[in-house]
Amino acid sequence: MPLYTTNSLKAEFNARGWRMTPQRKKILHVFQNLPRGNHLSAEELHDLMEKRQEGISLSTIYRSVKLMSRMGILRELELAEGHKHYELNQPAHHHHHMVCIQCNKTIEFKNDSILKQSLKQVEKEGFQLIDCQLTIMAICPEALRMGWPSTLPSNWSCTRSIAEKVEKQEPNE
Amino acid sequence: MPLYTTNSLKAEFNARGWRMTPQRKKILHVFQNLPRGNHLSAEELHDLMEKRQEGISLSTIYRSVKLMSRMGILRELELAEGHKHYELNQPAHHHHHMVCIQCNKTIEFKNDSILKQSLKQVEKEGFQLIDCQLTIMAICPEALRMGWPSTLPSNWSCTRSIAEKVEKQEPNE
DNA sequence: GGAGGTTCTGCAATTTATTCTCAATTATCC
DNA sequence: GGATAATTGAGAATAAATTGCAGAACCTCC
Repeated sequence: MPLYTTNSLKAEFNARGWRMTPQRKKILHVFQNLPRGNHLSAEELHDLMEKRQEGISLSTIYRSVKLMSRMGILRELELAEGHKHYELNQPAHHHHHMVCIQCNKTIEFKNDSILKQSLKQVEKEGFQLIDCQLTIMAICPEALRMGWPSTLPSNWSCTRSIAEKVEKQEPNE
Repeated sequence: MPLYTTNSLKAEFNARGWRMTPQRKKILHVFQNLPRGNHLSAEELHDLMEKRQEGISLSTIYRSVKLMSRMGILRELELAEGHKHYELNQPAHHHHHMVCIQCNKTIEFKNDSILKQSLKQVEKEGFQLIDCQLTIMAICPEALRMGWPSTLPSNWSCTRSIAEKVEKQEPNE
């Protein structure tokens, strides 16, 4: 039995005093049929609806994705594009993202230990987990080949980056 | 020897064809003297400079923090405030964030295994690590007590959240 | 240590993303 | 089916971030 039937979601909306509207149904439907690994911005979702002659106002889209994110139905992703993207929050396909800060290329990856660590942390503080996202900012091989950082010795980024974790360093001159 | 001396940073700028200017020095100085656990938005940084009679234009601030983030000197944080915050990227004090999506309360925590997992992933794909951030979206105990989610059975969020990872679930009706 | 060339800054205007306002509409509960 | 409260759409408003440009500042190289 799928986790996201329209009926079970309607029940969740109603239980909190919210309503299942045609607009919300359509938005959910789009995400449910989105190929794995895709995610949409509010703007992209809006354009998609327009094309299907199922126009939904941009404000409604913004309101809906925000609400569904807070409910845990969608995940709100902050990748490198400068605006938010959304995807279904599917426990069975929970994943994280690695982004090239040079070209914005994004790679999804799974890693169950991240969720385990998050659960541990959440429990420790008495919180209730909604979602957890590991975002890796990095430089992709292509960008490296294209000369990132162009005029620097090849080990530059290593010296700077957190990859070389050095203890006992204090921030002063 | 501290990681972030003005001289070593100047060398890093210059090596890439960038320049160490008084403005950038001042900005770095602010971050170097920021108490642990604090982070600033571009706007806050701007106000701070104004107060010290060291006015730096907002555009320069935006340009500088972006550049330094891409260099790996600063970390760009997307927490719950709706705008970006910045802090020094200090390997020795690398940490992650747990945010209450109800009240925006933020808790920092350390967890070395996150960095290890990130390094593993980065290596696998031939990327070069700049930074990695685990962001946990959760509901804090206070918000839970205040009745989140108000009209729902107390186990609601558990059914929905990724905490209960269920295999073999497909997104369809 | 100065010239030359390039980067950087500040200002103002602009873009982009998102939220708000409010009247009209509509889902839900009884 | 009707009352009630949530939701929608349209556009205005806000907030964050970016850009273009002219003048100033910095680095390199001799």
